[in-house]
Amino acid sequence: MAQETGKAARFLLGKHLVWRTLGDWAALRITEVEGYLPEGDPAAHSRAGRTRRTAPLFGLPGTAYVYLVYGVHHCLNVAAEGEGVPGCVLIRAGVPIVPSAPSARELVGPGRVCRALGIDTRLSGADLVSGGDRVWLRDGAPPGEVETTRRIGISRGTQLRLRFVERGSASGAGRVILAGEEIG
DNA sequence: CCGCGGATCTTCT
DNA sequence: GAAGATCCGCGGA
Repeated sequence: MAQETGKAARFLLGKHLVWRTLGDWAALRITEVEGYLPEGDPAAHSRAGRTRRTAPLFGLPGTAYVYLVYGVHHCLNVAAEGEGVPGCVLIRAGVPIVPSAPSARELVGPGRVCRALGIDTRLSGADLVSGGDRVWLRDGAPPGEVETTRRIGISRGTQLRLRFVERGSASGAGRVILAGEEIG
């Protein structure tokens, strides 16, 4: 349900995304996400039903869904609802929380996040909750004030206010103005 | 099998 | 501010 995807998106704000690097690990705190609804969302990849690519969206909550956009960038999503219900949350930005993490700018933007984490479609279908893979989710301090706006970079379903940004983060107000979005 | 368009980012002016 | 990069999943034939 829409409400569940929205809740999941908010829930992920402040959580930590941890990944293995060469003999080490790094982590970011999630500061910007977008929800994509299982039904009635013309921007959702699941709108065409279950295909080989989108199958992870129909998996258990916490399942990774990675796809390639514009032939160049990868985007990381997290399945958000029950099995068979393809709601998901796009990870759009984070801030570094350990010295080994990439710089702040490299973690703003869904394509940059994936590049920084070394993520590609091979991670699609992985379980980010129980860990065991290269990338996983951990608990983190709850976000402060959360700003809700329309989603970025889509041509359909633009009226839905499913983008959530932790106010004050690098991906916050400045981007909203650049994107010409409404606030509040 | 072919054609299209995209949940982006970088570079150039 | 504008456009190019560069690929693949999907839908239609």
